[in-house]
Amino acid sequence: MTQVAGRDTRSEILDKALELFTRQGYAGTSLRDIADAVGFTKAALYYHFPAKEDLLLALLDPVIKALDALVTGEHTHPASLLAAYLDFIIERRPVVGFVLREPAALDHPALAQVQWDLIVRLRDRVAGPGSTPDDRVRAACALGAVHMAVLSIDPENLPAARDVIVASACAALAG
Amino acid sequence: MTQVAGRDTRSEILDKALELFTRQGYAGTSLRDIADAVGFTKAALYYHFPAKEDLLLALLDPVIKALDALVTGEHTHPASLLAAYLDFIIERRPVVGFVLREPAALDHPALAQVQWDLIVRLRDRVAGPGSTPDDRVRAACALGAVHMAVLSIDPENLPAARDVIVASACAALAG
DNA sequence: GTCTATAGGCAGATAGAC
DNA sequence: GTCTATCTGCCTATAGAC
Repeated sequence: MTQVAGRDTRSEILDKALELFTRQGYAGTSLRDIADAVGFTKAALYYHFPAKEDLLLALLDPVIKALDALVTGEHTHPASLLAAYLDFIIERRPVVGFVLREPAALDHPALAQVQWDLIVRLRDRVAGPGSTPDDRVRAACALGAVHMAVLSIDPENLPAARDVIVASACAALAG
Repeated sequence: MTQVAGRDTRSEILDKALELFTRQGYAGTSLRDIADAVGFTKAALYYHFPAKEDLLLALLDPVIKALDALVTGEHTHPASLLAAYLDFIIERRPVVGFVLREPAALDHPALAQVQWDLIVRLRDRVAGPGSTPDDRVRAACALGAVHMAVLSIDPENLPAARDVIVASACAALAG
């Protein structure tokens, strides 16, 4: 287990950082806050992450990669894509809850465009090929329905609500 | 116009502050940023707003009051309430875009609970009296559909999309 | 109503001991 | 890998001139 200590510490830092970032925002969270939460000093953080921004990137990178995979993947039916997106979000609820709000992530030069492009590609795939502008509006509504449901429902009730959410999002898509 | 100068300056400060807060977040925006944007110094801001937090409150207070009025108001049909909520958001798009993200607003002791209560009351009124848990999930979806649509659609196209959004949100509500 | 000047604190980041 | 100590700079906020 000595060899795993490095990874454990790193993961623990990321966990606490995510928790604080979500609650207070990226800019509103100091490295001291994170260090205190983990139980050691600011300086020690710098061994694991050379800069504050690296925490943000380490948190978002896997989400972006996974979303890219989802959007690029082979879901032929809008309904199955919506369901897959819902599962994707449920699985990563904490990070997603953070990303959807964080101005720093939306403002970040390297992240903002990537995320926006992904969300637009997802919307357009949900809308389907040959979609009209109105179709894309409804697709955006469907995605919004999924977001709001996941973020506002008590996590433990999510599994039970899953099918209701998918059905509601599909209904929004159909208009 | 001399008498109006005070109000104009105040409004201008709030406008710029909102713009910067939305882009960079509350914590990520310094009073210097705002002062520079308005065209005078930090210290001058303090004449109009005794503390940074007062900018936040001045921005959110009218929105909260208006939302409270909307939720308390007499919209008997879920559809008319959803439409009214959409119009409410369209009318205040910039502030709402800010509120929906800002951790500082959600974390603020005096604001967080109030806002959350309002959103829950709104959801429950949309769900209607005697609603089941599933009804409330669908109501949350409907609200999310409205949010996402308004925030992702180019503002100038919103009037044209309005009816599509309402229809889509109502469909989400019906399931 | 806006300014200059500055207090006082905390931020992110680094150096180097252990 | 984690520590202490410290640098530098920006932050909010205040005092007081104009």
